[in-house]
Amino acid sequence: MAEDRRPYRRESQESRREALITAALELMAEGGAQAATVRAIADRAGITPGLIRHYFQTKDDLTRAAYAALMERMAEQSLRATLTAPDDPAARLAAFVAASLRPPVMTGDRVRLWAGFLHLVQRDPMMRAVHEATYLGYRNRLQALIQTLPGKGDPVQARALAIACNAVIDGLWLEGGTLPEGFAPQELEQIGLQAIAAILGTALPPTQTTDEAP
Amino acid sequence: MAEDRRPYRRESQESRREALITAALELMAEGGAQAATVRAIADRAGITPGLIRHYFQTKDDLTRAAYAALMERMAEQSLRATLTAPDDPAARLAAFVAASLRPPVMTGDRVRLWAGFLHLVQRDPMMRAVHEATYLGYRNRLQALIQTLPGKGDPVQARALAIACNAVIDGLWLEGGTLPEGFAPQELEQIGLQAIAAILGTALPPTQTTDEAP
DNA sequence: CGGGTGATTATACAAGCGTATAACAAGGGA
DNA sequence: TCCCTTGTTATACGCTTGTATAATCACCCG
Repeated sequence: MAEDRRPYRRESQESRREALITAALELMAEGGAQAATVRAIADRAGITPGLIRHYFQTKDDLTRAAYAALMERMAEQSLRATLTAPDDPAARLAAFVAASLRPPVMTGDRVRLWAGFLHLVQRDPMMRAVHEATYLGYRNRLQALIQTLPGKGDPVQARALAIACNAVIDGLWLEGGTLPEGFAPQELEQIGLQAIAAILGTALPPTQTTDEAP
Repeated sequence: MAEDRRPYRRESQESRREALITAALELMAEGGAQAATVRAIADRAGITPGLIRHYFQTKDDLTRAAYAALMERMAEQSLRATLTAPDDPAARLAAFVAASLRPPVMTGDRVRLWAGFLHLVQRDPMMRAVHEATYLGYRNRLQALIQTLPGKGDPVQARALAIACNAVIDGLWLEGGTLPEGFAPQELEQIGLQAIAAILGTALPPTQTTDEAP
């Protein structure tokens, strides 16, 4: 009748923090901020609730860390596309755009996760700074790609064009994420490339598919 | 020492429901879904918490009603712009776009409010239906305006153009709402009109300001 | 000018939340 | 091998949440 104490292993601070952040993001993606309770997060991370406060001073701290990790992942995934693309300015831009309009970036979970943080972002200065930095980083990357195109070197014009292209991407990302069954496969990707080509007045080459040869 | 009972007036079901919905939306815009508790909503609406359940069977019911009211207001405000515009296809389209990129449509509160509902929208079938209907209604309105432009009568092409233009509007709306100090006044409005003109390959006339003569 | 009715208030309850703290034990250093 | 540090569990506390129900009184009707 004696209730056994739960067995456990000691783990590194790094792996515990990562597990907690991943668990928090998963739960928030599935059920919103109110689903990511301390107990639910601990349960998914495989620990007991009390241990959370051994790695994060407060729950807000964990939330902040989770948001920073999410934004870092998103920025990294969009950026990676330009690295593997051909060494042609237009091709790299097209790859950048297309990567943002495909999974794993364009996903319902991602959109809802991002949206769920919005209120906290406004309130918390640290999260607000992360938000601004990520947005501007993405847009500046876009602007840099635009400025490499022939005849698009003017920074002032390129800024406006980058804002417009960024809006196209964000808008399609939003719609594809919230209404996935409303569009044919790769339809939004094609529409996005055409729209951006029209805005820039430049032809964009077709992008390679994501198929990875075995 | 006897504690007096709080005085009250009887009011119509209509006005009570409206007051509760408005209070819920205000609180949600200010502090997210978690700020819109039953007690806070009742307090702002000037009643005691128990009365809420006299007008809404459950809190989810109130939330559903609030979402429907929000979407109705947003659709109405964007639509109204086209009614007062000149009877020229391009001018009406421009007015429609510009109205979506100005207050009271483009506001941080609006964006956060909309984002805060996203999780509930996916889960609740009724809210999901409202979401889809509002989005498609907006986009179809855009498509109808595009099809009135010279040489844009083809529905298939107009659909793709409407999706692209809608994305521009949504994206700029998002960015203007979440990062208002990052742009000059009316900058997003101008960028949006230029981008949409480029996508459509049609010149758009300048829009009238919102100044209302006394 | 008195009911009667139902809108409204007041109070209570169980469940869940974030947080605090004491007891335990896993695993490395001597 | 044994101890000692500290990662980890277990338990508890106070507060807030949504909901339920009984008591009250504002206002319409005759």
